[in-house]
Amino acid sequence: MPKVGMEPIRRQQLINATLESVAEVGLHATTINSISKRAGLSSGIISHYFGGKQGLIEATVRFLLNNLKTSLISKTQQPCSAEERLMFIVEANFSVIQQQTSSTKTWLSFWAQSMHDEQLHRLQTVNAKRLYSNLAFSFKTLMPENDAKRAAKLAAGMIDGLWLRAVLSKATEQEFKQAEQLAKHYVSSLISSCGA
Amino acid sequence: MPKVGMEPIRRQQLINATLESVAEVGLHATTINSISKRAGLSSGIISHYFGGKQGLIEATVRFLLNNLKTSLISKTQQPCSAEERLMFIVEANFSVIQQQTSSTKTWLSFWAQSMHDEQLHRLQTVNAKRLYSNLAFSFKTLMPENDAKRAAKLAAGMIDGLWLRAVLSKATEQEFKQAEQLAKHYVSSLISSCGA
DNA sequence: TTATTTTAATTGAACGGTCAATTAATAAAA
DNA sequence: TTTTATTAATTGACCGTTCAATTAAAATAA
Repeated sequence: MPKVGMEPIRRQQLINATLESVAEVGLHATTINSISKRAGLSSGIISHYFGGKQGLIEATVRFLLNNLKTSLISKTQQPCSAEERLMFIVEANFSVIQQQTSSTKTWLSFWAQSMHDEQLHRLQTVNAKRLYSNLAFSFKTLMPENDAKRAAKLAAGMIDGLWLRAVLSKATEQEFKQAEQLAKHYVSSLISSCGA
Repeated sequence: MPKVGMEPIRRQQLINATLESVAEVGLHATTINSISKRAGLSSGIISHYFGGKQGLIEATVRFLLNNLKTSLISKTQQPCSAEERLMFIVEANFSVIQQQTSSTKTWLSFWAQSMHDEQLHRLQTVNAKRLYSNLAFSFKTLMPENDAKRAAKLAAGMIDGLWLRAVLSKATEQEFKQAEQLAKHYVSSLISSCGA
């Protein structure tokens, strides 16, 4: 079985298995065994590639954050108006779910854990600030700076809040779509209320 | 030490100790030992009064939910306008923090756990729906029903979102106050945008 | 090519520690 | 004495980590 160049493959397998396990049984009940069994690998391999359970958890969060980041970057690659950009931001933050229900529960678990884990909290802070500054950047092209900062705070709160309530209520895909629409419409209203 | 009628006292002691433990070390690291030690009692007493750790966790969540509920009821006891009532709802949902920082982290932990615990999810659902219907009830006196429902969804999202972002960023009391102000102002704008 | 050595990849049993729960004993109050 | 409240000790299951042993691909030598 030992083939050369297995590392990136195994790392991804284990990260995927972690997402599955956390989604199915929760971060609390996720063990080295529940992960390695899902990946079809032995338990020892986790320490070998990630230094331990904690390292794998953190790598999994980084994977989720990176997905969100690149999802937004790819959408805003081509030139677009500030309003379009704002809509892309909303879409990116909601799309985390549609593609994979497993990510959703995982995200929530990690948020909670970040209150007691410095590493995770650092990652969470970067993510929260990115949403805010992405929004603020686009709003600034449409209104005075102070208004833009305020709009970004409100929009970020609305996006996270509607997302959270949808997740916690175990909403259907249709209800998620509705939440996304509400968020988009709210961002639009923020533009028109302060726009030239 | 054995005195008669200890039950309600012990139960509250253990619930308080659970809140402290979850706030300090997280739900993950909260054990019957970390709880009982904080309460100055033995670990066996938890099974005696709550049937086990899980029973104590659920009782603690019910305690938090009940606090939020009665906090709102007491504020809206005296007659007040719909607008005042809406502000009270916002205040009640933010006041969870100010009085006790410990409750904040706890709440977040329980939300995450509720995705994998049916009992907790039931409690969470009741709470989420109460916020929505309280808001909808007041909005309905100020605007047509469909507008009111929509406003309630948006306001609930904004309240939870701003609260969540403040908690996750470990905001100072001052920043919490600012988040509360933003939420209140948003509710006001919802009123004036659809009001007569 | 074939035989041999080296190396990367992986396993899974063993270990020390901790968990929730239970039990039997104890102490005060009724 | 009986009942209630509580503890301290114990149990068995399970946790994450470690590590000696194993496997098979890759590299080298013949």
